[in-house]
Amino acid sequence: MAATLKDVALAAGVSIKTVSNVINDYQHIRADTKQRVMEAIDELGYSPNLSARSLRSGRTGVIGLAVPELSLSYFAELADAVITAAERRGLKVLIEQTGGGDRARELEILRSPRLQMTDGLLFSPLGMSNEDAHYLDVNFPLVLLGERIFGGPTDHVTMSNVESARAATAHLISKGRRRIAVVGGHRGEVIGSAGLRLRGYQQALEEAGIPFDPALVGYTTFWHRANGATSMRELLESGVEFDAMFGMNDTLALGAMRVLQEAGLRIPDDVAVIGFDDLDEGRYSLPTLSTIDPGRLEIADTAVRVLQERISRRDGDVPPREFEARYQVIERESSALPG
Amino acid sequence: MAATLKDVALAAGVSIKTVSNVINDYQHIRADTKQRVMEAIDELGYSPNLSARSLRSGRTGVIGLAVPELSLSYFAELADAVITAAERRGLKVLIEQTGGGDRARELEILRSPRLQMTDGLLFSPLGMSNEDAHYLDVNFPLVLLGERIFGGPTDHVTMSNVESARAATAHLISKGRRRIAVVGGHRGEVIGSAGLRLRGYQQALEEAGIPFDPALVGYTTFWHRANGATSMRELLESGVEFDAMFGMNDTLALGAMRVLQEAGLRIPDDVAVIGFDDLDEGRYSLPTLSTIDPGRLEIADTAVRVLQERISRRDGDVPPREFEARYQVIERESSALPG
DNA sequence: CCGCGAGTCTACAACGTTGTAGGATTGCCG
DNA sequence: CGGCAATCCTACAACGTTGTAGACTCGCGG
Repeated sequence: MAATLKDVALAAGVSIKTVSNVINDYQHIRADTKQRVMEAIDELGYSPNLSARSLRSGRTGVIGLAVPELSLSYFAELADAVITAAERRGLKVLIEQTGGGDRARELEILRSPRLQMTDGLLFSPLGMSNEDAHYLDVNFPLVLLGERIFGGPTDHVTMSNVESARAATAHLISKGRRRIAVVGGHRGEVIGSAGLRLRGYQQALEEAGIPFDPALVGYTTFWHRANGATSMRELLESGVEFDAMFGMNDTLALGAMRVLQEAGLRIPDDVAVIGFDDLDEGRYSLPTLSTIDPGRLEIADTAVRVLQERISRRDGDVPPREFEARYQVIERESSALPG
Repeated sequence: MAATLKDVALAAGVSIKTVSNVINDYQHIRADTKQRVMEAIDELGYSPNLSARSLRSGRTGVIGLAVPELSLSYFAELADAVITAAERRGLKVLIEQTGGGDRARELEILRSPRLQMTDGLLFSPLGMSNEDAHYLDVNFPLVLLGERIFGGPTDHVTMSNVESARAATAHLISKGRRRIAVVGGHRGEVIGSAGLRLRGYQQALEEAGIPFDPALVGYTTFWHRANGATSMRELLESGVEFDAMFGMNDTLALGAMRVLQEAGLRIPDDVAVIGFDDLDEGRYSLPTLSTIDPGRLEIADTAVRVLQERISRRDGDVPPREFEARYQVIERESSALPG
């Protein structure tokens, strides 16, 4: 079927290896030989068999990306950024879905040989926790993403959760708000996006001399729109007063905003709102949603670069490194106040 | 580094081929031999080298999915569905982004050997048009998705654009609306989502005896939220009257809804709205968005199945087939009226 | 007791590529 | 004109797997 080196060699009247050399831009080839080979390649429509190449070289040129679900906007946008970053470096991306926080499936991905067709893995767990860190000690190049596990045995690229949540909260405070609700807490969590962002929230309060009121924290299981809506409904029913809200991600914030509006509250006048993630959606919601840009592009780019370094470096003895992306507060209508 | 068949064979005291046979569940192996081999496999942590396997077999077990961008929600959800469907069939998915409608890049993907590491391709173009159909005549298994090209040389899985757009329009008519605006038209387009859905819209009007008023059609270039907003702004400024709106996709509809609300119009009282795609977002917007479920899961499942058939069938002589997924009208608040 | 088939296992070749080693040719200097 | 290095090219082996062909054992019927 498909032409091989052999066919091209035959057609061009040279050895297989010479054709291989032409393809790999080997220096010492006579111009006319090269030309003849090129013509034969064109004529036969030859293109190298990557399976054979990768068997020989031990590299596939493909990296894996394991995320919970692409239908979660954050991960879709992350995947977009990763694919783009990988392409710049000549890599392809094979995507694996672990399900929305299914710890067992996440562990299985780490063990099983299913993605042996890849040179390494970018792994963004949602169900695993810090105690599972030792599972990350695998014998293939692995770069960890997200905020579920810190201090693990691998390179780790993450966002500045605490600091950026503190900045988000401080932003609301700078607008004169003092009673700031939070939506998206996870009970008892210390590490993980929810735990870290709550800590940032508390730090900002402390810095401003505002006492922390546990009644202002809305807890959820997942971070979908519906959870944001439910959580906000509970806060309203509890009767606690607040003049601002920090949504631990944009999706939660948008769900909560909807409930606020249904309840007749004006945003930002009655309740100022800020989210987290800088999803495209927030740019077009009513009102547009203030948010934190967590540096997604930087995260993707760093992650791919670091993974590629691990792949090419044979000495795996460089100790694990941590990378934190730069964040940015983005003010839109939902928190636009005299300040 | 990694153990090979040879290592396992040595450890178990059998031939390489026997180990291979054990792995591939060959029938005639003595129980104790099998056991010994299994133990050796476990002990050495052996897992097969997929490059070698695919070199031998000519199959990689990976399919490619080429979509414009994952940050477009529709494609993110499509990718989710495709990956899930592929996994059920034991396939992995390598995702390639063609950019938001970049015809040149789409053509390049079809020619270049970049995804030679795959057994076949699911291709969802956005920039190509029907005249480019011949480019689809490639020498690898290819299944076309979307509504840019019909009657091409490959299998094609698509949604029922005309019929479902007709149903969406008919839904608004059944709610007593007669002046129905459309957002998302593409000037001069006949084939393509915009052209087909506009045709469905016109058919519904005709069936109801409502004359088609070109002034009610809002044209856009892309189908992002911003375009929906701009288009709706233009409609409002033009002074044309309408009591309903059909957004050619949910994203457009959400953008347009926002402008309607800013203009002080109530949904659905003043303007009833329906979108298209059944994105998760529409479930939580304010008001929730009526829409068409175009059968995304069915599309993904069919596409993967058909591609797999083409891959395994050596006789490529089965003529190209067309598949149309079943759609469904989903009524939510944005069009909930006495009817 | 021979022959035969089923069961169990093995040796060898091949998939298409690239690294290694080395052979042939050319050009240049002494 | 001989010698040596640079240039150009080739043969062979190897990457790890599986298909093919066949060797060997065993039990059983003739």
